Parts: sequence; structure tokens; C-alpha cells
Amino acid sequence: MVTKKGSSAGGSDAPTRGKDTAQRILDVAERLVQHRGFNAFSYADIAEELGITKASVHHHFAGKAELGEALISRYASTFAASLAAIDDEVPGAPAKLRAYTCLYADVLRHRRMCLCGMLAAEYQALPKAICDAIIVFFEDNETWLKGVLQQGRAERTLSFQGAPKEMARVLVSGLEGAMLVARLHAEPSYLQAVAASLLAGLRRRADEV
Amino acid sequence: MVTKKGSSAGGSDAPTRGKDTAQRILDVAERLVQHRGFNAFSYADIAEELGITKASVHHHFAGKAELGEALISRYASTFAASLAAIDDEVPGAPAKLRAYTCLYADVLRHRRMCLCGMLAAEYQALPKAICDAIIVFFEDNETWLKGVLQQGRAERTLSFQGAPKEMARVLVSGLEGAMLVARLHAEPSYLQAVAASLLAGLRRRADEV
DNA sequence: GTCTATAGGCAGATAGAC
DNA sequence: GTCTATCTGCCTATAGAC
Repeated sequence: MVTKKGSSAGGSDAPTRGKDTAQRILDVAERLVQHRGFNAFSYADIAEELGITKASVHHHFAGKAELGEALISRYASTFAASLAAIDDEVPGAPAKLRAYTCLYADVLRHRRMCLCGMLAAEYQALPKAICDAIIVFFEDNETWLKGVLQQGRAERTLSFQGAPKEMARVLVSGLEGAMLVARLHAEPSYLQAVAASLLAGLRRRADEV
Repeated sequence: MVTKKGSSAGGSDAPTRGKDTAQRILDVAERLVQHRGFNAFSYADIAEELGITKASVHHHFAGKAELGEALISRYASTFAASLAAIDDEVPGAPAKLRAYTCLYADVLRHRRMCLCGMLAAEYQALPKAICDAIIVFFEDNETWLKGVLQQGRAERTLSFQGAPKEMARVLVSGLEGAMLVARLHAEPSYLQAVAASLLAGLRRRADEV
């Protein structure tokens, strides 16, 4: 069979061109997990969509647990890179928070749940290695947000009660929950509106209308 | 307290005494769904725990879809009764909101996710009838919260920017997301702290410390 | 790296005896 | 209402040819 390894740009929505098989498997598996959950997709689903066999999938990822680990590892890396990019390119705590909420909106764009939010729901039914990785993901998010919130307080561009750590948890919870509920609705603006309300609560008094 | 315990939501972990088999099946199934998700438990799990056979479970609930519908129906009824009890017994919008957050805390007590929050995650992998019921559950919650928020504005006991409907969505999202993330942590206070922060943002200026 | 073929198990579900 | 027995199908996973 002729393998088509064209040079088309690897967009995240038509992800099966111009990448090696392992990456294509991860692309499909990621979408399936984000849509249905880890326990509601199979190797057969992946194989059928890519036009290969289940055995080929096993060649790249020995078992479902290993596939799950690879999935969350890649997702966490991408997310961490996005946070680093915000740190580098976006000045000011309020703008950083807005950029952070946009990361969530991007994930939700195709009715996907946050991969780690989905896995968090299924936590008690997942392999141990995956559970550990989920916890690290949320700790990293909390830590990054805590830093931005501290920066905002120091810059006097953000105003909020309580510890930065607590407010970081409010933001993570609010955004993950908004994704969860938004997927039930037809309106794509659900998450954006909740995010805007959450951030509005962090504005300085002087900025309030 | 407002909680009307005795049947399901936030119920004990040994709910199998003094009830008929159908209710015991629902008790076990509910806990399994809240812990693992709808697609990560089986009739065999239920049968084994109750000391009966899979066939007996099928006698009471013909298929998994029907079981799921019964599950969400009972859960929504219990939740609606709790909201009605708050309306009847708790005066003042701020106290009503605190009582509302306690409903979530009760569910989380045994590391359970909100049944409908869990099903919301699995939305794209569930039977249609269940999907419809989930949407109604969240609409009802939003509507009830909107009413309380309107009351609080009228009473001048709550102060917040934006429409009550938007703020209702912030609260639902924040609490569901907090449950989702809290289950990863050892600390049982995670949800309580997030809930307190959310409600703190609704206090009147005069009430702020 | 991909395939065919298959193992071994568990899933949801049903028939019919008691 | 509960049981035993069974069906059918899908699941994860593996062996071995090409």
C-alpha cells in the first residue's frame, strides 16, 4: 500500500495527514476521549478511522493504559507550552488570564471536553499512572494561575479576596465546570460568558463600571 | 439542616437495608456511576454486590439505558425536593445559596461526582433519553438559582454584575467543576473553599469584611 | 509497520425452570 | 423474583506471516 506522507500542514482538526502513524493514533484517540471518555472508545474505533487494524495500533501503543499515558503526556506538554507562550508574549496579569481562558475556549471549540477534566471524571476507573498524571496537570495549572494572580496583586492590576491559591482553584474549577456544562448547550458562548464573569470578579474596584 | 436524606443523593454507603430490590439496584448503580461513569460499570458489578444474578437485575431494569433513565429520574427528583425544602425552610437569598452549596458538598462526601455532572462528561456516549434528562437537570438548577439571585437583588442582600442567569451559570459551573477537581485531592475542604469564594463575590459591599 | 487470525474474557441481553 | 444456562458480540491483547 502506498503511504501518503504529503506535506499538508497538520491542523488539529484534520490531523491525519502529514504525520506518522503514532501521532495520528494519538490525534484520533485524543478526540475520542475528549468526546466520549476513556472507557467509551476502543482500539477498533481508532483502527477503523485510520484505515488500519487493531494490531497495528497495538504495535505503536502496547495497551490502552500506555496509550492513555501517552495521550495525557502530549496534552500536558502542549498545555505547558501554551502557558509558557503566554508568559513570554502577554504582558500584564489581566491579559494573561484572558489568554488562559482562551485556551479553554479553543479546546471546547469542537465540543471537546478538556482531556484532563474528562479523565478527572473517570478518575476512579483509570490506571494508576494516568491518575498520577492528571493530578500533576491540575497542580501545574493551579501553580501557574497562582503566579499570575500574585503578579496581578503586585502590579495592582487585579483585586480579589483570599489567597491566590484559593482564587486559582476558583478559576480552574469554574472553567472546567463551564466546559462540562457548555457541551450540553447549543450556544458556544456559554464558556466565554462564564469566563468573563469570573474575570470580572478580579477587576480592580476602580475599573468597575 | 435542609438535607432530606434517606434515599439517594449524598446517601450512605450501606444503602441496601430495608428497601426493595429495585431501590437497592438503583443505590448501587448510582454510586458506581458517580464513581466510575456510566460506561465503566456493568450489570455484573451490581449483581455481585447485591448477591443476586445479572438476570435479576434485568428483571427490574430491562436494559442499561432504562436503568440510566431511572437513575437520573430519581436523582433529579431528590435534588428538586432538596431545592423545594430550601425554598420552604431557608429565608434570605444568601442563606439559600449556602444551603445550595451544601447539597454539592453532601454528594461529594463519599468521593462521588454529581451524577449529572458525570453524565455530562460522557454526554456524547450516552443514550438519547439520558442526554435529554441531563439537560433538564441543569436547566432546572439554573432556573432555581436565577430565582434566588433575583430575590437577593430585590432584597438587597446580594450584589453582582450582569444578569442573574449569567451568575447562575457561574455558580453551577463553579460547583460542578469544583466537584470534578476536588475528587483528585485528599482534602475534603477543596469544594467548600471554592464555594465560599464564589459566594463571597456575591456579598454586598457592606457585608464585606 | 502492517496484516490475518485468534485467543480469552466480559459485556448486555434473553429463555425458561422454579 | 430469582435462578441457571446460554447467546451474541465486542473488548483487549497476542502470535506469527509478509
